[in-house]
Amino acid sequence: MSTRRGRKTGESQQVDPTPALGKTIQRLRKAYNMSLGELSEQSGVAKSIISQIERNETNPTIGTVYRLSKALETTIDEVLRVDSGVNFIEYQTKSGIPILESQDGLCRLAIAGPLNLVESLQWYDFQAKPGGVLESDPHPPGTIEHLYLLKGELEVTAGEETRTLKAGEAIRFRGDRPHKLVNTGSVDAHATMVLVIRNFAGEERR
Amino acid sequence: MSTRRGRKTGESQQVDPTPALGKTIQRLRKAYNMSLGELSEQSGVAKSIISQIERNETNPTIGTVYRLSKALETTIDEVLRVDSGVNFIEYQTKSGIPILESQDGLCRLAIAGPLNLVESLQWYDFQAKPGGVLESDPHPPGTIEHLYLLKGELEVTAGEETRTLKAGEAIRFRGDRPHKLVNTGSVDAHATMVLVIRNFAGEERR
DNA sequence: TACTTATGTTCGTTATAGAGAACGTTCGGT
DNA sequence: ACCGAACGTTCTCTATAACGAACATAAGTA
Repeated sequence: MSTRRGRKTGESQQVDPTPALGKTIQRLRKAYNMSLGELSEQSGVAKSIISQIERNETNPTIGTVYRLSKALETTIDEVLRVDSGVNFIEYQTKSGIPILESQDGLCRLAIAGPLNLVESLQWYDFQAKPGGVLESDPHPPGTIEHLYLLKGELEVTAGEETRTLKAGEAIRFRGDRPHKLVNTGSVDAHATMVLVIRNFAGEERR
Repeated sequence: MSTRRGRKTGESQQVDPTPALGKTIQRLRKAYNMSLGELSEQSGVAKSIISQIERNETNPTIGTVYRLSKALETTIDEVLRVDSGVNFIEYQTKSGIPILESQDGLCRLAIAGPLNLVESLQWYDFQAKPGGVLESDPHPPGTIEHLYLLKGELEVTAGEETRTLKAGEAIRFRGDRPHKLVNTGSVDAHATMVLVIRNFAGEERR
């Protein structure tokens, strides 16, 4: 009875605390067009471990996750966030541009602008089929999101405000709160999104 | 040269990825008036480990941090957040009420209401010396914050709105975005704060 | 075809995170 | 004072996270 030593061994009732972690790491890695080896080199984490983490076969330490999130230019809590909202799976086109596609297949997000750089600008091509919804967690404080609707109809909700855009219209809203895009039209919607990220702290004035 | 095996051993140039983690855990534990033993029992994590984590003497796994954050009724990313803003240090009064005091000593926050329960209500006593600032990260979505100013003068900023309160006035604002309290007066400010946390999802209406 | 080069996985080993018990302190009570 | 009870720390030991290399699997080249 008291033989049980060490960890909670045996008792395999092991609920995975972060089933999203592996997928998230992999998604980010793919989005940056990195291989396991590259990420390993940049993060200092052995690629074997990264492989295991992505498949949720290990319970990484905070330190490891930290180094990975740094290499992926994000924060540790961003990478651990319980992925409420749309989950993207990614694949590569032959041209090398990574495409993120929502699980229901209704939304496509192509990373068009510089992401790798320590730039304060990110730039996406967004497409949504009728009924497609993109829910976005807040970006860093001070982030402004610009959206230019090329085609279709799009309902944009930022904070508690909601507006409906028609083709050709543009909108600017704060990206540092949860926001949502819904294709309320009957045809595919197509938009260009630009994120301007304020990356200096403080300076709340203005 | 190639003798180096295993971890990054030796190379003690070990930058602590999360210097805030230990303090955060301890702060929460104290805020709930828990001992190491109690938290150990509730979380399933050995109290020896909790002790080490609080003093940043170990590099916990995600699983461990997860179990702790659950026991502390918060999320794993909340507990890892890089504590931007005012840092509180805590101590116990003889009456057992935990007091959180900001590092500059200008603000005091006493947890007066039920915190231990799975209640959707938290209740604080807030005091600030002239110039004292309390910056608060967003609470869960749907949280409404009520503030009743007992004495002094207080500038309340929620989202992008700012209002100045005089003694006896009350204000209600959304707590699910960053908000800030500043004592702009020349005397100590004293207020009662009540957080009403909406703990059912959805229902964004009104 | 065979040869190279990159990918992700699996395989030993070692360092260490975690569990449980033992230890030293600081309390309140009789 | 002395004695438990509770607290946080330090101990020993085991399970395992992380490492680096070997391996496999694919994709491109001559």
